[in-house]
Amino acid sequence: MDDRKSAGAEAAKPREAPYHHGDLREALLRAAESELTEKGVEGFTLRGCARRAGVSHAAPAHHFRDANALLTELAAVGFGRFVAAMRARQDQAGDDPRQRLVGAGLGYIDFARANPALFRLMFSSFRPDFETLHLKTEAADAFGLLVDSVAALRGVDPRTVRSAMRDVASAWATAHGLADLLLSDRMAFMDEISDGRPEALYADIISRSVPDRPAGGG
Amino acid sequence: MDDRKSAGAEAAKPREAPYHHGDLREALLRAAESELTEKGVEGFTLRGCARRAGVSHAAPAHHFRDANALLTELAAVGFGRFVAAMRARQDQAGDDPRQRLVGAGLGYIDFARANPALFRLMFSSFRPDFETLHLKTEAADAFGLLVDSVAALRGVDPRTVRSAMRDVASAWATAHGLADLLLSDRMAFMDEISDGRPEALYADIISRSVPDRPAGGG
DNA sequence: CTCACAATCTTGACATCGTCAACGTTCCAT
DNA sequence: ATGGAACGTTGACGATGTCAAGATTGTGAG
Repeated sequence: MDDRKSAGAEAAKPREAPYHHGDLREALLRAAESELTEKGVEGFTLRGCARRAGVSHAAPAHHFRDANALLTELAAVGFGRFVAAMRARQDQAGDDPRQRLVGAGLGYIDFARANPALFRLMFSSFRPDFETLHLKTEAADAFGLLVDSVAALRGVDPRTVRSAMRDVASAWATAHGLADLLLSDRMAFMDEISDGRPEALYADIISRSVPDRPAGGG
Repeated sequence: MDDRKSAGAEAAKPREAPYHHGDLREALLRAAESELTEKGVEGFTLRGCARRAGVSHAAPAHHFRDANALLTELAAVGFGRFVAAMRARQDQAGDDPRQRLVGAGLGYIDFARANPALFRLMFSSFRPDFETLHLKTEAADAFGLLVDSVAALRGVDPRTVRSAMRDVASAWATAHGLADLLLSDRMAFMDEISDGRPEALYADIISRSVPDRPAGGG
């Protein structure tokens, strides 16, 4: 991004590592993701991040209040990429609202499989603080994408029509359950029943969660 | 269970705590569950378990190889209770195969809400070793209950009929997603759309996952 | 019965972790 | 230029998991 600021760090010419890193905050976020990917949420270490970024163990404190604050920010950027993954699948899904909703679900699974540790951090850890503004809004955006997808399918706003919000809950639970079980390797038998096209199976299962006929009681 | 062996411990007469605990292994498992419940998977501490059991920090090593081994055993007994929770709902579901499958799902959710930290340990942690025999078989039993429920509904064995195994995957993913999102407090909006009967909504969502007409391609 | 061995528990040590306080270094506005 | 603010380092503290060594108790062979 900024060539001047991130000059002497891990850029082209590491001329003896200047005292000031230049872009330590971003470097720490990258380091944190590596740490997370390699050690998992439960093996994550703040000192490990500092080492990866090439700074002393106490340096991160000047950019993140504590380890959880770093993980909170990492989860926030994770939700940003999460939304992007869902949008990507929707873009290639065409105009049919059902296919677009299914696409959101496939993107959900894409992201989980591509970023297992990050997904765990975002959905199965108590360390990120969801009251922090950035994370709160990014997570809300992800939820919003799902709500919009159901809205397009049902033609009503789930925020005001109960039956539609029930569809949101149903689709979300199904996609989330698939993603979570897949990345914890609990669905090894999937390979044997998917006829070599696992995504078609995922799509079928997600599609079931929102029947053609909206359920009554809205 | 055994009054003679668990005598001097935390039982009736704590006469100066004998050098040998008498039933430390079981006491550690109970302590571990308390520790897990109060501190969560990420705050779990082996030394904390030892303190709760009233022994020194190194005592657990004589009963469990390391902290993960203790968590592995705890997860195993957790799966035992997990199966019991599903059976309990099935027992009160009557004879209709669909209601019994839904019952299994409701039991799944019951257990998750009643034992959030334990559920997390069982499904979202890499610390338990699923290659350990006890845990492996208990987890397989839980899976077996689900398979049997689908078998009863479809009238065929999912282990040999692909379409039925797809129903297993679908029902499991849905129940699991619901449970996981509920206990991470991501579905607060459920209260507003469930008309005061959340379980009926859970049942509806689970039921969607296995349509009346089996999908083709089995 | 006894007595040596095995099982059980304790104490102490080590490396590592998150956090804090104190201090050095560099940047930048005045 | 210079002094305060921002940024980074060193050192320390208590806590953790694990290991090694010692203390205590149960137990089976004689």
